[in-house]
Amino acid sequence: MKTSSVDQIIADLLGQKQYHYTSQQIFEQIRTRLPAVNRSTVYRSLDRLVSQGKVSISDIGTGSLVYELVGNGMHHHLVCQHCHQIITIPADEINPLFSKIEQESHFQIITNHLILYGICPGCQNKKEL
Amino acid sequence: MKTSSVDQIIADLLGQKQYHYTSQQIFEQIRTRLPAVNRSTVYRSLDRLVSQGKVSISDIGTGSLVYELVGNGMHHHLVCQHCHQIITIPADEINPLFSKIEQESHFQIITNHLILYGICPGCQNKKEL
DNA sequence: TTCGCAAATGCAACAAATCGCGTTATAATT
DNA sequence: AATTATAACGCGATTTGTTGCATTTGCGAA
Repeated sequence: MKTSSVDQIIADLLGQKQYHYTSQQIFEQIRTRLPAVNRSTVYRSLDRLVSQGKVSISDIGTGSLVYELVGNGMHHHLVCQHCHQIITIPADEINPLFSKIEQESHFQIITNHLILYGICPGCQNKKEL
Repeated sequence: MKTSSVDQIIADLLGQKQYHYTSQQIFEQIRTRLPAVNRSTVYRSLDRLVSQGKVSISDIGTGSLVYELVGNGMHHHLVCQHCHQIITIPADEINPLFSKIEQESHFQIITNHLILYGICPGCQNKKEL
Protein backbone atom coordinates (compact mmCIF):
# COMPACT_ATOMS: atom_id res chain seq x y z
CA MET A 1 0.00 0.00 0.00
CA LYS A 2 1.36 3.36 -0.99
CA THR A 3 1.23 6.08 1.60
CA SER A 4 -0.92 9.03 0.69
CA SER A 5 0.10 12.38 2.06
CA VAL A 6 -3.42 13.63 1.49
CA ASP A 7 -4.83 10.88 3.72
CA GLN A 8 -2.46 11.95 6.46
CA ILE A 9 -3.28 15.63 6.15
CA ILE A 10 -7.01 14.94 6.27
CA ALA A 11 -6.62 12.74 9.32
CA ASP A 12 -4.58 15.46 11.01
CA LEU A 13 -7.17 18.07 10.15
CA LEU A 14 -10.07 16.02 11.46
CA GLY A 15 -8.11 15.16 14.59
CA GLN A 16 -7.43 18.77 15.49
CA LYS A 17 -10.96 19.60 16.46
CA GLN A 18 -13.68 17.59 18.12
CA TYR A 19 -15.90 18.42 15.23
CA HIS A 20 -16.98 17.47 11.78
CA TYR A 21 -16.31 18.97 8.39
CA THR A 22 -18.08 18.84 5.05
CA SER A 23 -16.12 17.62 2.05
CA GLN A 24 -16.08 21.20 0.82
CA GLN A 25 -14.52 22.45 4.04
CA ILE A 26 -11.98 19.66 3.93
CA PHE A 27 -11.13 20.48 0.34
CA GLU A 28 -10.53 24.12 1.18
CA GLN A 29 -8.42 23.29 4.22
CA ILE A 30 -6.26 20.87 2.26
CA ARG A 31 -5.62 23.52 -0.37
CA THR A 32 -3.96 25.73 2.21
CA ARG A 33 -1.35 23.03 2.61
CA LEU A 34 -1.34 21.53 -0.87
CA PRO A 35 -2.53 24.31 -3.17
CA ALA A 36 -2.48 22.18 -6.29
CA VAL A 37 -4.41 19.22 -4.97
CA ASN A 38 -7.27 18.06 -7.13
CA ARG A 39 -10.83 17.78 -5.86
CA SER A 40 -11.17 14.17 -6.90
CA THR A 41 -8.05 13.29 -4.94
CA VAL A 42 -9.66 14.58 -1.77
CA TYR A 43 -12.81 12.56 -2.40
CA ARG A 44 -10.81 9.43 -3.06
CA SER A 45 -8.78 9.99 0.07
CA LEU A 46 -11.95 10.35 2.13
CA ASP A 47 -13.24 7.11 0.62
CA ARG A 48 -10.10 5.34 1.74
CA LEU A 49 -10.28 6.67 5.27
CA VAL A 50 -13.93 5.64 5.52
CA SER A 51 -13.19 2.23 4.09
CA GLN A 52 -10.45 1.79 6.69
CA GLY A 53 -12.87 2.64 9.46
CA LYS A 54 -10.88 5.69 10.50
CA VAL A 55 -13.50 8.23 9.50
CA SER A 56 -17.26 8.26 9.90
CA ILE A 57 -19.88 9.94 7.75
CA SER A 58 -23.04 11.57 9.05
CA ASP A 59 -25.94 13.24 7.34
CA ILE A 60 -27.06 16.02 9.66
CA GLY A 61 -29.74 17.17 7.27
CA THR A 62 -27.90 20.17 5.89
CA GLY A 63 -27.59 18.74 2.42
CA SER A 64 -23.93 17.89 2.78
CA LEU A 65 -22.50 14.87 4.54
CA VAL A 66 -20.02 15.58 7.31
CA TYR A 67 -16.89 13.64 8.08
CA GLU A 68 -15.22 13.16 11.43
CA LEU A 69 -12.47 11.10 12.95
CA VAL A 70 -13.63 7.95 14.69
CA GLY A 71 -12.90 8.11 18.40
CA ASN A 72 -13.47 11.83 18.59
CA GLY A 73 -16.26 11.33 21.06
CA MET A 74 -19.79 10.18 20.53
CA HIS A 75 -22.59 12.64 20.11
CA HIS A 76 -26.01 11.92 18.74
CA HIS A 77 -28.72 14.19 17.41
CA LEU A 78 -32.41 14.49 16.82
CA VAL A 79 -33.11 16.65 13.78
CA CYS A 80 -36.50 18.14 12.95
CA GLN A 81 -37.28 17.49 9.29
CA HIS A 82 -39.47 20.56 9.22
CA CYS A 83 -37.68 23.38 11.06
CA HIS A 84 -34.22 21.76 11.08
CA GLN A 85 -33.83 22.27 14.79
CA ILE A 86 -31.12 20.01 16.23
CA ILE A 87 -31.21 18.44 19.69
CA THR A 88 -28.43 16.39 21.26
CA ILE A 89 -29.17 12.98 22.67
CA PRO A 90 -27.01 11.81 25.59
CA ALA A 91 -24.57 9.13 24.49
CA ASP A 92 -25.69 6.97 27.43
CA GLU A 93 -29.04 6.69 25.76
CA ILE A 94 -27.60 5.08 22.67
CA ASN A 95 -24.49 3.25 23.77
CA PRO A 96 -26.16 0.23 25.36
CA LEU A 97 -27.92 -0.49 22.09
CA PHE A 98 -24.67 -0.20 20.14
CA SER A 99 -22.95 -2.58 22.55
CA LYS A 100 -25.76 -5.07 22.21
CA ILE A 101 -25.64 -4.93 18.42
CA GLU A 102 -21.87 -5.29 18.40
CA GLN A 103 -22.10 -8.40 20.55
CA GLU A 104 -24.79 -9.99 18.46
CA SER A 105 -23.43 -9.14 15.02
CA HIS A 106 -19.70 -9.03 15.75
CA PHE A 107 -19.59 -5.85 13.70
CA GLN A 108 -17.36 -3.11 15.04
CA ILE A 109 -19.64 -0.10 14.95
CA ILE A 110 -18.03 3.01 13.50
CA THR A 111 -21.06 5.30 13.57
CA ASN A 112 -20.16 7.74 16.29
CA HIS A 113 -22.66 10.35 15.37
CA LEU A 114 -26.14 8.95 15.06
CA ILE A 115 -28.76 11.18 13.51
CA LEU A 116 -32.45 10.50 13.97
CA TYR A 117 -34.97 12.47 11.98
CA GLY A 118 -38.39 13.42 13.14
CA ILE A 119 -40.83 16.22 13.68
CA CYS A 120 -40.27 18.35 16.76
CA PRO A 121 -43.08 19.09 19.23
CA GLY A 122 -43.53 22.62 17.92
CA CYS A 123 -43.87 21.61 14.30
CA GLN A 124 -46.30 18.81 15.14
CA ASN A 125 -48.71 21.46 16.32
CA LYS A 126 -48.68 23.48 13.15
CA LYS A 127 -52.00 22.74 11.50
CA GLU A 128 -50.75 22.23 7.96
CA LEU A 129 -47.17 21.55 7.08
CA MET B 1 -51.52 25.67 -0.36
CA LYS B 2 -51.44 24.70 -3.98
CA THR B 3 -51.53 21.03 -4.79
CA SER B 4 -48.54 19.72 -6.62
CA SER B 5 -49.14 16.93 -9.08
CA VAL B 6 -45.50 15.95 -8.86
CA ASP B 7 -45.76 15.50 -5.10
CA GLN B 8 -48.70 13.18 -5.64
CA ILE B 9 -46.98 11.14 -8.33
CA ILE B 10 -43.88 10.70 -6.18
CA ALA B 11 -45.94 9.63 -3.20
CA ASP B 12 -47.80 7.13 -5.40
CA LEU B 13 -44.54 5.79 -6.76
CA LEU B 14 -42.98 5.35 -3.33
CA GLY B 15 -46.15 3.77 -2.04
CA GLN B 16 -46.27 1.12 -4.72
CA LYS B 17 -43.28 -0.81 -3.43
CA GLN B 18 -42.04 -1.48 0.05
CA TYR B 19 -38.73 -0.14 -1.04
CA HIS B 20 -36.60 2.90 -1.47
CA TYR B 21 -35.50 4.80 -4.50
CA THR B 22 -32.65 7.17 -5.24
CA SER B 23 -33.50 10.64 -6.47
CA GLN B 24 -32.20 9.60 -9.87
CA GLN B 25 -34.55 6.61 -10.01
CA ILE B 26 -37.43 8.80 -8.93
CA PHE B 27 -36.59 11.35 -11.58
CA GLU B 28 -36.56 8.68 -14.29
CA GLN B 29 -39.85 7.19 -13.08
CA ILE B 30 -41.55 10.57 -13.01
CA ARG B 31 -40.45 11.24 -16.56
CA THR B 32 -42.41 8.24 -17.77
CA ARG B 33 -45.55 10.01 -16.57
CA LEU B 34 -44.54 13.64 -17.02
CA PRO B 35 -41.93 13.58 -19.77
CA ALA B 36 -41.23 17.30 -19.61
CA VAL B 37 -40.77 17.58 -15.87
CA ASN B 38 -37.66 19.40 -14.77
CA ARG B 39 -35.06 17.88 -12.52
CA SER B 40 -35.22 20.71 -10.02
CA THR B 41 -38.97 20.28 -9.69
CA VAL B 42 -38.45 16.72 -8.55
CA TYR B 43 -35.86 17.74 -5.99
CA ARG B 44 -38.10 20.48 -4.65
CA SER B 45 -41.01 18.11 -4.47
CA LEU B 46 -38.93 15.63 -2.49
CA ASP B 47 -37.91 18.43 -0.13
CA ARG B 48 -41.55 19.21 0.50
CA LEU B 49 -42.47 15.61 1.19
CA VAL B 50 -39.57 15.25 3.60
CA SER B 51 -40.43 18.51 5.32
CA GLN B 52 -43.99 17.28 5.76
CA GLY B 53 -42.77 14.10 7.38
CA LYS B 54 -44.24 11.93 4.65
CA VAL B 55 -40.95 10.70 3.26
CA SER B 56 -37.75 9.61 4.96
CA ILE B 57 -34.19 9.81 3.71
CA SER B 58 -31.51 7.19 4.34
CA ASP B 59 -27.87 6.98 3.42
CA ILE B 60 -27.16 3.31 2.78
CA GLY B 61 -23.56 3.97 1.88
CA THR B 62 -23.98 3.74 -1.87
CA GLY B 63 -23.21 7.38 -2.46
CA SER B 64 -26.80 8.33 -3.16
CA LEU B 65 -29.45 8.94 -0.56
CA VAL B 66 -32.60 6.84 -0.84
CA TYR B 67 -36.15 8.00 -0.25
CA GLU B 68 -39.05 5.96 1.01
CA LEU B 69 -42.56 6.54 2.20
CA VAL B 70 -42.96 6.77 5.96
CA GLY B 71 -45.06 3.90 7.23
CA ASN B 72 -43.79 1.47 4.65
CA GLY B 73 -42.45 -0.78 7.36
CA MET B 74 -39.37 -0.42 9.46
CA HIS B 75 -36.17 -2.07 8.49
CA HIS B 76 -32.73 -1.28 9.79
CA HIS B 77 -29.30 -2.12 8.48
CA LEU B 78 -25.72 -2.63 9.45
CA VAL B 79 -23.41 -1.63 6.61
CA CYS B 80 -19.75 -2.57 6.40
CA GLN B 81 -17.71 0.50 5.50
CA HIS B 82 -15.08 -1.70 3.91
CA CYS B 83 -16.81 -4.39 1.83
CA HIS B 84 -20.24 -2.71 1.72
CA GLN B 85 -22.00 -5.82 2.92
CA ILE B 86 -25.44 -5.05 4.28
CA ILE B 87 -27.10 -6.90 7.16
CA THR B 88 -30.65 -6.37 8.38
CA ILE B 89 -31.31 -5.72 12.03
CA PRO B 90 -34.66 -6.86 13.43
CA ALA B 91 -36.96 -3.92 14.08
CA ASP B 92 -37.58 -5.25 17.60
CA GLU B 93 -34.00 -4.51 18.39
CA ILE B 94 -34.36 -0.82 17.65
CA ASN B 95 -37.97 0.05 18.33
CA PRO B 96 -37.78 0.18 22.14
CA LEU B 97 -35.05 2.78 21.90
CA PHE B 98 -37.09 4.87 19.46
CA SER B 99 -40.10 4.72 21.78
CA LYS B 100 -37.99 5.80 24.70
CA ILE B 101 -36.55 8.72 22.79
CA GLU B 102 -39.98 9.77 21.56
CA GLN B 103 -41.30 9.82 25.10
CA GLU B 104 -38.40 11.81 26.46
CA SER B 105 -38.06 14.32 23.63
CA HIS B 106 -41.65 14.50 22.38
CA PHE B 107 -40.25 14.30 18.87
CA GLN B 108 -42.20 12.15 16.44
CA ILE B 109 -39.46 10.00 14.94
CA ILE B 110 -39.66 9.69 11.16
CA THR B 111 -36.49 7.70 10.62
CA ASN B 112 -37.84 4.33 9.58
CA HIS B 113 -34.65 3.02 8.14
CA LEU B 114 -31.77 3.29 10.51
CA ILE B 115 -28.32 2.68 9.08
CA LEU B 116 -25.39 1.91 11.29
CA TYR B 117 -21.91 1.79 9.82
CA GLY B 118 -19.12 -0.42 10.97
CA ILE B 119 -16.58 -3.00 9.98
CA CYS B 120 -17.88 -6.53 9.53
CA PRO B 121 -16.21 -9.52 11.22
CA GLY B 122 -14.54 -10.62 7.99
CA CYS B 123 -13.00 -7.25 7.24
CA GLN B 124 -11.77 -6.84 10.80
CA ASN B 125 -9.53 -9.85 10.24
CA LYS B 126 -7.87 -8.53 7.11
CA LYS B 127 -4.34 -7.60 8.19
CA GLU B 128 -4.24 -4.27 6.41
CA LEU B 129 -7.23 -2.39 5.17
C1' DT C 1 -66.41 35.08 -12.77
C1' DT C 2 -62.72 37.86 -12.13
C1' DC C 3 -58.81 39.39 -9.47
C1' DG C 4 -54.72 38.90 -7.05
C1' DC C 5 -51.58 36.46 -4.11
C1' DA C 6 -48.60 32.90 -3.26
C1' DA C 7 -47.00 28.43 -4.41
C1' DA C 8 -45.19 25.57 -7.99
C1' DT C 9 -42.67 25.19 -12.20
C1' DG C 10 -39.24 25.71 -15.96
C1' DC C 11 -35.09 27.37 -17.44
C1' DA C 12 -30.44 28.37 -17.41
C1' DA C 13 -26.34 29.07 -14.86
C1' DC C 14 -23.69 27.17 -11.45
C1' DA C 15 -21.62 24.10 -8.03
C1' DA C 16 -20.62 19.64 -6.23
C1' DA C 17 -19.49 14.94 -6.98
C1' DT C 18 -18.12 10.99 -9.93
C1' DC C 19 -15.62 8.50 -13.44
C1' DG C 20 -12.26 6.89 -17.08
C1' DC C 21 -7.85 7.09 -18.38
C1' DG C 22 -3.16 8.19 -18.95
C1' DT C 23 0.73 9.56 -15.84
C1' DT C 24 3.49 9.66 -11.73
C1' DA C 25 5.57 7.85 -7.91
C1' DT C 26 6.09 4.58 -3.93
C1' DA C 27 7.62 0.43 -2.14
C1' DA C 28 8.85 -4.21 -2.59
C1' DT C 29 11.90 -7.42 -5.09
C1' DT C 30 15.81 -8.61 -7.29
C1' DA D 1 20.72 0.68 -7.57
C1' DA D 2 17.65 -0.80 -11.17
C1' DT D 3 13.18 -3.00 -12.20
C1' DT D 4 8.48 -3.72 -11.85
C1' DA D 5 3.82 -3.84 -10.15
C1' DT D 6 0.37 -1.12 -8.52
C1' DA D 7 -1.54 2.55 -5.68
C1' DA D 8 -2.28 7.39 -5.85
C1' DC D 9 -2.79 11.35 -8.66
C1' DG D 10 -4.27 14.97 -12.10
C1' DC D 11 -7.06 16.15 -15.74
C1' DG D 12 -11.04 16.53 -18.49
C1' DA D 13 -15.65 14.99 -19.29
C1' DT D 14 -19.88 13.83 -17.37
C1' DT D 15 -23.44 13.37 -14.02
C1' DT D 16 -25.85 14.92 -10.14
C1' DG D 17 -27.64 18.40 -7.23
C1' DT D 18 -28.55 23.57 -6.21
C1' DT D 19 -30.01 28.29 -6.90
C1' DG D 20 -32.02 32.73 -8.75
C1' DC D 21 -35.31 34.52 -11.46
C1' DA D 22 -39.11 34.96 -14.55
C1' DT D 23 -43.47 32.68 -15.62
C1' DT D 24 -47.42 29.94 -14.85
C1' DT D 25 -51.07 28.13 -12.29
C1' DG D 26 -54.17 26.89 -8.58
C1' DC D 27 -56.99 28.71 -4.94
C1' DG D 28 -59.37 31.92 -2.08
C1' DA D 29 -61.51 36.47 -1.74
C1' DA D 30 -64.11 39.96 -3.69
